[in-house]
Amino acid sequence: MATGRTHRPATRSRGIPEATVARLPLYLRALTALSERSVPTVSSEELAAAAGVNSAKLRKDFSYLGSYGTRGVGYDVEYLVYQISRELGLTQDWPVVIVGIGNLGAALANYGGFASRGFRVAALIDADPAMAGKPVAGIPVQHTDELEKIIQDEGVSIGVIATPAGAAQQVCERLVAAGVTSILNFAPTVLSVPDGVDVRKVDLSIELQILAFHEQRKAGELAAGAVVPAAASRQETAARRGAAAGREPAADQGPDGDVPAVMPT
Amino acid sequence: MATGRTHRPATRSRGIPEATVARLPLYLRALTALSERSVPTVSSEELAAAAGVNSAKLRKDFSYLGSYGTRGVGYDVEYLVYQISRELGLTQDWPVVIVGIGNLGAALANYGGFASRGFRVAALIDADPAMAGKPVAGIPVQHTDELEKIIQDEGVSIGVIATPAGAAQQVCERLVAAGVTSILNFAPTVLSVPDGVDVRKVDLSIELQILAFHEQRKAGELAAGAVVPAAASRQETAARRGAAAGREPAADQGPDGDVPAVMPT
DNA sequence: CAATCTTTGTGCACGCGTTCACAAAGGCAT
DNA sequence: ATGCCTTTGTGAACGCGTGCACAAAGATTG
Repeated sequence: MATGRTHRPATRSRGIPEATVARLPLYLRALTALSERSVPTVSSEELAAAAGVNSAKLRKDFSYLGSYGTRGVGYDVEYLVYQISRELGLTQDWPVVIVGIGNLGAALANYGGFASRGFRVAALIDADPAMAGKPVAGIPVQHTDELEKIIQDEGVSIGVIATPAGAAQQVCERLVAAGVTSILNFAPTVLSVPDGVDVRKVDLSIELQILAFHEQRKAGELAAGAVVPAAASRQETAARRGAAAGREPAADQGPDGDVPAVMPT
Repeated sequence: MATGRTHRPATRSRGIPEATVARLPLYLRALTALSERSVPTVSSEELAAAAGVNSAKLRKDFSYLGSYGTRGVGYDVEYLVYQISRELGLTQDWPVVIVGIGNLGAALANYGGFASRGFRVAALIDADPAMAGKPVAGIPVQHTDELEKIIQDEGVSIGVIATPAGAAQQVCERLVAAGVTSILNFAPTVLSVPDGVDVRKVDLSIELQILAFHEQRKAGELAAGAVVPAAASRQETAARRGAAAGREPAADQGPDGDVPAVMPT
């Protein structure tokens, strides 16, 4: 996954481990797909395969919610969909505001995965006066001045920050002051928030950097002639690029002779 | 972070724990900011605060890379930027293709955080013939038919999937067959890939669902009259919505009387 | 040069998460 | 009704990640 992780450990609630909570949406998605195909029941083995996890893990996860399965048969799909939705709080309506309607903000506003899971885009907010009134995804963009009023009128408790990094902390503070207690942050910054406010972070470039690390490792192993499990068809190309990227600091310079990556965040 | 996690455990390489690798980009960002302000050295305490982590954790993370600090002084910012960039493989050029140029794909193409960290958008690919030739972020979109050729010509090993869920697996298979060994998946599906291929997942709606879970828990605790650390100013609104969302299954129905969230993925 | 002060690097313990393996439980066939 | 077969639910062991606390190391000051 991408994605960042919580800032605070987020103490486990009612004994449901954080790791399990993070997997519930995965199960829910797989179950929903089964539900649409009118599959009545599913075994832990099948569902685990569909969700991409270990079946023992899945059973243990479900055991935290209660005993919703039938031995010898499996789980009732519809019932499980409901129980998980309920546990995640998706049976209620969650008004959400998106702040920062650039490319990413617009993409989020258009993203279908929100509305279908109980999330309602209550407002789109941007600091650019030129954006005000312009409809995005059928919703008129409102100016930042209205932020506090919107939050309070709509009873918004979840905010999405898709602004540039420089504006994120300030927006965050205004959201929190107005009553938001959960924030999904797409800006590449560490947000500091008071206790009681949850922040989750999604960072697009971090994920790529992690991939690059593993990719480099693969290339290094190939160049070193180490055994590699599969991906044999790829060897030439990977080796071509990574051959010079040896482990030891033979030279003090990078393989391309370039300078360290420096960016304006 | 949000975010999804790796599909495979991704065996630790050269003894650097996966958790540490995931934090290196955070440190790198904080260090880059310091570098721009021409700060020569930084202590583990300061840097940890800037990156939003524990200072002991940070020191332990750095210890996996080697002894790059000076006791009594701290770490040399420039040197550390270089070492981390190098470790992450950011000192080399990574051509990347983005498949699926919808709202999200366009946002990714425009995202500045890529180019600045050694990632180069080698091509934008979309299945819609009407998109072909249309420039997005200054790069002309190419048709899916060209996929294999592009991958091979450019030596691309990292692919980004931003297609609808239904197309993701097929695109994935074509990418892998053409030589891609690392995939960043934004489509809400579990991708199945052969050994040797890394997949990281970013799922926007999963993060929101996790926030909703905690939000519901907070609301439940407030309604139950439990002590709550801070966020006192918010109590009324949160309680208003969450009051009926008690822990015990008083009614078999959700607080809003609505049906379980069912969506088309 | 010696004493002091700051900060790193890490040994150690603890807790969480994962996985194995199996007993209990229920359906189903005979 | 009885026995078999399937699948759940979970006890227990293991490994990873985290955080504490401190010794070692180097700078700095007198």
